[in-house]
Amino acid sequence: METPFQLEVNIDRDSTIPLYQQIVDPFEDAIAQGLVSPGQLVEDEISMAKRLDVSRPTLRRALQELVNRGLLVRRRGIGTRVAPSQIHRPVELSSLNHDLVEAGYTPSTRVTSYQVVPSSDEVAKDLGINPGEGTLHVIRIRSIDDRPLAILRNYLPLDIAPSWGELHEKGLYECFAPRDIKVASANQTIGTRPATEEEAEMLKVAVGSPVLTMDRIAFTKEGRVVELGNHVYNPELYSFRFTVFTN
Amino acid sequence: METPFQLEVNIDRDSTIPLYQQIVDPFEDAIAQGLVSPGQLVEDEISMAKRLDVSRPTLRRALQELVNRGLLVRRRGIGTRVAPSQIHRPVELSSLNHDLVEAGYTPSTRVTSYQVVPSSDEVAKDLGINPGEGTLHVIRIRSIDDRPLAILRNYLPLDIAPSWGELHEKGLYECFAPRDIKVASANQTIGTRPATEEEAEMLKVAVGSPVLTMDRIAFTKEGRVVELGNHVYNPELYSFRFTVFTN
DNA sequence: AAGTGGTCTAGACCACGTA
DNA sequence: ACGTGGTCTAGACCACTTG
Repeated sequence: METPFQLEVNIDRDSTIPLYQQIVDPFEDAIAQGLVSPGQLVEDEISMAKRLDVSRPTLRRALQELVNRGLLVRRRGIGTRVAPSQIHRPVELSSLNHDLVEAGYTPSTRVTSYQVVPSSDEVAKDLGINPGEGTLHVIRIRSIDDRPLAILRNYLPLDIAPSWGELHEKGLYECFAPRDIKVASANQTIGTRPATEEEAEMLKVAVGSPVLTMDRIAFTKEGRVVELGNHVYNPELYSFRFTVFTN
Repeated sequence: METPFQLEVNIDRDSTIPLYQQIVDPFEDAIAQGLVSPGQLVEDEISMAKRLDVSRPTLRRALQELVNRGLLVRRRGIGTRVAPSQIHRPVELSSLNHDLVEAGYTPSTRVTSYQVVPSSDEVAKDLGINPGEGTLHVIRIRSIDDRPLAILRNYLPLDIAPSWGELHEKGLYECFAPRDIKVASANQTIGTRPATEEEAEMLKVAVGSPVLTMDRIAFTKEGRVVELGNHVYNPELYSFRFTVFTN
């Protein structure tokens, strides 16, 4: 006999937060904090719905969300279990800043270039503006303990462009928040090539040594392009880790 | 006045395929085949549910699935639109073989090493077997037009291990299919380093030139580990492209 | 005011795995 | 036979956007 895990939550029916979200978030926290072990059995959905006093479809919606994130595994006729720990990894859009903070480091950023430039045909096409129209081009160096980690080059639409000061203090996506801009998805391409002289100097690596490159085009939920990125990373200090799911 | 796109589909209520799936798949195809343009308005969910003779929750489930895949964009009070084309990109677990076939190439694979070896502590831990227990170690070289593209090194559990012949003909994941093994998710780490002598020779690149590395641990839906991979790619011929979504 | 998508309910029936 | 999760329904009410 295995005792199933029972999530302790108080549902607030007057909150503007959807009920299923009020279940998803605490459950995710409980897993992250180790209140429930990987592989552990979870209370069945019928009992849980009754206990939390929500309808079964609503509870199922919450559980399905957790399955989508790879946190739960459900089998018909068997039950629901917390996914094996190995699977737990953020599927989030990785913001370098965010990643480092999560890992317990305190990264610093230096803005080495900040200027409005006329857009090239290619940049204009990607940003959805007219060729020659102005765009903010920013180059930043992100370091950790004074060790340069990455060169971040970005083209940004002028109407949502952060100030020079903001970029020094915060990550790019945090600068977007006050403007009600939320990045929802991004296309990324990861490759490698030898470091150029300029890159080698900025990253303090040998000229021609391998660097990781990541090109990104980021979108809001509505499909608006809000960022073009051409980034270069020191592979000794950074690699890309993520979880992929099949359909 | 904008005429909304109406998906043409016949729902088979006797099929074992769920109704929502019978809507998702053709809709995905319609978008892939360009029957509906990016940005185009889609029939509202009430009408569509009535027209297809399914309940609104069932139709919503189908549409939500397409939103999750980044194919549709929905806004309350506004309507549903096909996502901008730039966003369309497979979120799938990228199988190199699959990627190349999609791109119109016909890759070839050569198995250069195929042997059962005792598992090291690390491999045993990842595979969930006892240290020293046997595991199949396979090394393959994938080429395209006789140009070596990647070195694929894998550790596989013995009970689902493909035969030497199978590996020559098919991709690894296709070998799993007849065994009822479906890879559902994988943790991947992408980095770069200079090519070793051996790698340089196999990939026909210069010793010390940058190569892309990808380490992968793949899981079934139930969380079982079915593959450990340590792959090396020629960056001139391959890069990693994918779409990420925020939560 | 009308139309859109977002949330939630109560209950039905089915498919799967175990005993 | 029983308990699990998977699918589906009909309808209610709400929040947001546009005319």
